[in-house]
Amino acid sequence: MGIMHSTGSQQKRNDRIKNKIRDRNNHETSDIKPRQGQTDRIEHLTYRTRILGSIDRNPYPVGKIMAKQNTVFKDAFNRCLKLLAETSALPSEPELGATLGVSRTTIRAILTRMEELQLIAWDKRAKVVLRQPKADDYYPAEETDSLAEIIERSFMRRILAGGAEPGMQINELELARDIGTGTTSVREFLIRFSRFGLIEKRPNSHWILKGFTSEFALELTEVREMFELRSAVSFAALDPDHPAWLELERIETMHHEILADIDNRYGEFSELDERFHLLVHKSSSNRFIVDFYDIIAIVFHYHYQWNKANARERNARALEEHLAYIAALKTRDPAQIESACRRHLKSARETLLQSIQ
Amino acid sequence: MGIMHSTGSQQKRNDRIKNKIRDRNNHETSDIKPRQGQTDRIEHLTYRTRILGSIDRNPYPVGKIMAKQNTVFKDAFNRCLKLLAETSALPSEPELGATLGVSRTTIRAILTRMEELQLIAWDKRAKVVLRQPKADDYYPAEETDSLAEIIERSFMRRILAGGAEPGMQINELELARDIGTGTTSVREFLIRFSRFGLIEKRPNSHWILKGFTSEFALELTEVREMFELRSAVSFAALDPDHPAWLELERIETMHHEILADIDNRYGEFSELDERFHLLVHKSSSNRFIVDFYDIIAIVFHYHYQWNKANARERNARALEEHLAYIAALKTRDPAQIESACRRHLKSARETLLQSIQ
DNA sequence: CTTTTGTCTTTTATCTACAATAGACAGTTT
DNA sequence: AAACTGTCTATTGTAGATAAAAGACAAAAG
Repeated sequence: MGIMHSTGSQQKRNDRIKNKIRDRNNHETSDIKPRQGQTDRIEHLTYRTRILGSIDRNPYPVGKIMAKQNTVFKDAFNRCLKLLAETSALPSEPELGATLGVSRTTIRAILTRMEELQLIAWDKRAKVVLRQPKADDYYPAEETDSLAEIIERSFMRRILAGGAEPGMQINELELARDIGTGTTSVREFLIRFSRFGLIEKRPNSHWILKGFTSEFALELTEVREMFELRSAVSFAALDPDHPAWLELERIETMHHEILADIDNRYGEFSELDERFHLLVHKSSSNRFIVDFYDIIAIVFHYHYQWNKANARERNARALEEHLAYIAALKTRDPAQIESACRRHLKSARETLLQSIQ
Repeated sequence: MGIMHSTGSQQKRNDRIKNKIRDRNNHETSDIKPRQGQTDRIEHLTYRTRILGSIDRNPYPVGKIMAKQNTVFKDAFNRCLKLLAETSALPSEPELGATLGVSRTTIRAILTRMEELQLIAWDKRAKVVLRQPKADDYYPAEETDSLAEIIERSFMRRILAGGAEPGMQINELELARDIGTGTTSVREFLIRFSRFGLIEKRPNSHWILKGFTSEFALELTEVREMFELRSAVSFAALDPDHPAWLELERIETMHHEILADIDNRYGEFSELDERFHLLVHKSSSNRFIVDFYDIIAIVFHYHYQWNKANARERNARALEEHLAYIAALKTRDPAQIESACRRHLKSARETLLQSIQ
């Protein structure tokens, strides 16, 4: 390898790679969308029709299967546009990669695309901004979500919002068709999701939906209470200059801000709630306790999203309880902490249970 | 469908399907094994060699890819041989299916194979045993393990027995090659396994081995102790004619039996240990607590398997502690239960920690 | 000599294909 | 009429292929 490196013009090679990347980014808009439609149509046909061969398969586009969505590229591109709006020249490729959290390969694809859109002039180290990004330059938000996120949302809507009865069977193939993806991704999602205790696998057969029932909520909150009480107590034992205390300050401030304008800002509670409880759980320094918080977070996340009745009152009350809880943490007195924590968890449990009936 | 059902001889059709099934079961012995060897050889070559096309790909067997192992069939066949040894005629297909826990399709494949081996004479309802099964008739034990089991064992050996350093990267492709499977199965295994907290995924990149360290053991046992103490207390509250009390009796008896012949039977402790603690955890009626026991079970299972130093003494001591714990459960007195449970969990934790250094 | 860029290779994420297995339905037997 | 068998279809489990993304290394630039 590397034998040919010193022949030919550097600039030409540079252009060659840019063309390669450009090609890659182009076909995805024109080629994939119609193909997906085709797949759907064929996939929905029954076994019989396919066996009898009554379909002309010729129009099916040959080659070019979509192996991986380039959502990482699109999302990083959008975020890079924001960076671009703030400077007159972009930094080096490794630095951009570190900032956006992607590899240089992706950064170069982004730069190539930006050059193509006449957003920048790119020649080696020089990446001069030519114009400000327009709304048009951004990729649509739905294209930047990873497949896993799409599947998760779609699935959670079905089981939390839709009338999904406990005991129902889940069919990988059907779910994949509905969402418009391959079975592999759905399957991997279900495996990952199974640790949340809402579904269960029958080997060589279907999955069973256990349902978002009140038993589920009770079991979940029982463990949550054990874990959070323990975490809260260990929070008090944290070193006074542990960063968690600072984060607690910030969270407390935000509570006051939201409460001061509760009528308009009560919707921000959900995110703050997660941030606060995660902070507490993390102080346990126990991976199983921290990981378990994922389950709580996902349940409450979707629960808040599809259960907006009395949201303002509920959230206002929870904010007040949080403030008492935070004050207790600051005293570092185990008895006070336990009492404030218990009070809040009790009302959180009741809220969750009420919404289930 | 079903249009042609009333034409032709029933017996002929019967034979046709049997031939079909027979074919299916045959090629797997002659065809697949050599193919796997081929795959391995080609897969191990470097990218460069493959690109340069210096390999003659022609000898690669065309068609016949192995989509699914027929381990369910083989395992059920072996178990069915044992049934066969005890009667002069086999029951109906649905009944066999229920007994062996497989579908009728598999049962019919088994019956076809048994007919082929002249083990039975099969005509519709009549399934007369012709001879007793020989050792030769059984499928080898390694062929009856599901792929998931093979991957799990192989992986656990690497990280518990082999010198696997924390922070090491795990490569799906390499692991798949080593084990001799496709990447899909390895990937699914890693996803399932990740809930055990020993590995962690970097999206779009590798997995990281967090290692079987003493931190891991401490975090694991911390949660275990919380869960088991709570479960033990709820055990005492179980209704007196709950089946768990009976199972507890049986477990206690087995403890005495093993202790009476400890020098020869100390190896049986591992399985009994799991059975006992699972029984206790189950009385919590909390899916998260019961599911968590999977983690404990797998860790202790492999730990016992690869750490045989002082096994006799360790197990004898644990058996005694169990007996005290069981006696405490029988008193139904929370204070006594808590004390006996704590004592045992403390020594279990110490044993685990000692083995890690 | 340190950082950056150009180029190339490896690995992951995801799709499709297909054998194994489950399961449904109609006809047959008891 | 209840259970069983024959036949067919649907679904799962796994391999293989491929685009996206990561990452390695040498040459180039500061």
